[in-house]
Amino acid sequence: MNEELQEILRKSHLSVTDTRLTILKLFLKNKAALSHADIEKSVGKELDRVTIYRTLQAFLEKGLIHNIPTASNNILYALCKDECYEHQHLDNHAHFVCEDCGQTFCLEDVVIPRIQVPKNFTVKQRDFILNGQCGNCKKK
Amino acid sequence: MNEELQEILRKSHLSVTDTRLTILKLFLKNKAALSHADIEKSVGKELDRVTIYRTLQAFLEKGLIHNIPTASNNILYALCKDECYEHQHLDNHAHFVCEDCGQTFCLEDVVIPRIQVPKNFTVKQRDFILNGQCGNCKKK
DNA sequence: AATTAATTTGCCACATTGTTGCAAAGTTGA
DNA sequence: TCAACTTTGCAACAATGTGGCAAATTAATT
Repeated sequence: MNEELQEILRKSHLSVTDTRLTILKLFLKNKAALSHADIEKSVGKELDRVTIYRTLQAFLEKGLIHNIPTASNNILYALCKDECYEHQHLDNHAHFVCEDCGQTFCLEDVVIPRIQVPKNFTVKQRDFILNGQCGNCKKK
Repeated sequence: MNEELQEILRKSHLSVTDTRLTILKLFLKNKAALSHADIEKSVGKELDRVTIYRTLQAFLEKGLIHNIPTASNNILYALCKDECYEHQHLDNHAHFVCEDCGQTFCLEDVVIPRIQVPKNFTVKQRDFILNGQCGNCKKK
C-alpha cells in the first residue's frame, strides 16, 4: 500500500515525505473533495497548518490534484485522473456539491459539454459545478 | 440618473442610502464582476470595510446581485438580470474568467446546458465557469 | 413638518484564513 | 555515508470575515 502511494508521488515529481503520504492517503480514502479545513481537522496537530498549505500548493503545481471553484469561499481540492499532467489539467468532468452533507463529488462520468462563446474569446478550462442533494442524503 | 438607481433599490426591497447608491453605481459602471476587494479599492476610505460586507450581503439576499464561484478564494459578485428574484436566482448563464486581465464577465447569452446526473441526485443550481482569454486581451 | 420606530453605518475588537522568513529536520543522489 | 537540496515547524505578520453597540440615517406616522 505504502509502495503504491510513494509511486504516485514519484510519478508527479514530488519527493516522498510523511506529510505528503498522509495527505495523499486522505484524498484516496475520501470520495469527496477536501478543503484545507477538512484536512486540518483530519490530521489534528499531527501536521502544521502552514505545511498543509504548502503541500496542497505543491500537489496543485505538479498536477496531482485540481481545485474546484465554489460559491462559498473555501477552495476544494480533489485528486486528478491519470490524464492530468503538470500544469495541464484535463478535468473535464462536472462536480457536484451536496447542500445537505456539504460533500463535493467528482462526477467522472459527466463530461462537460462544449458551448459557444463570444467570438475572440479563447477557452482554456471549463468548470461545471452542480449544487443540490446527493443520492445518499436523498434517502434520509 | 439617481432616480433610476433609487428605483432599482426599491424594486429589490432595499432602503435607499448613500452607501447602496455608491456600490450599485459601481456595479452598473463595470462590465466585469467585482470582488469585495475591488469595491474597497474603488471607494477608498469613503466607506467602511464592514459596511461593504453588509451591503453585499443585503444585495445578495434581495437578489440584486449573484455570486460567482471561483477557483481562487475571492468571491465575485455581479448584477442580476430582471428575471432574478429574491431568494430565487435564475442566473443560468455561464461566466468567463480572463487569465490575462483577471476580469470576470457574465456571458448572458450562453445558457448553461442541462446534463445527466447520477440517479437519486437532485440538481438545484448549476454553475458554469470558463477560463481563458477574453476578446479584449486577445487583440493585444 | 416634526416626531418616532426601524434600519443602517462606522468603529472596535476579535476570529479565521493565508503568507513569508528562517533554522532544524528530513530526503535524495552520488 | 556525506553533501546538496528540499521540506517542515515555528513565529510573526497580513488579509479577510464576523459580531456588538452607539450614533446617524431612513422610513413611516401623525
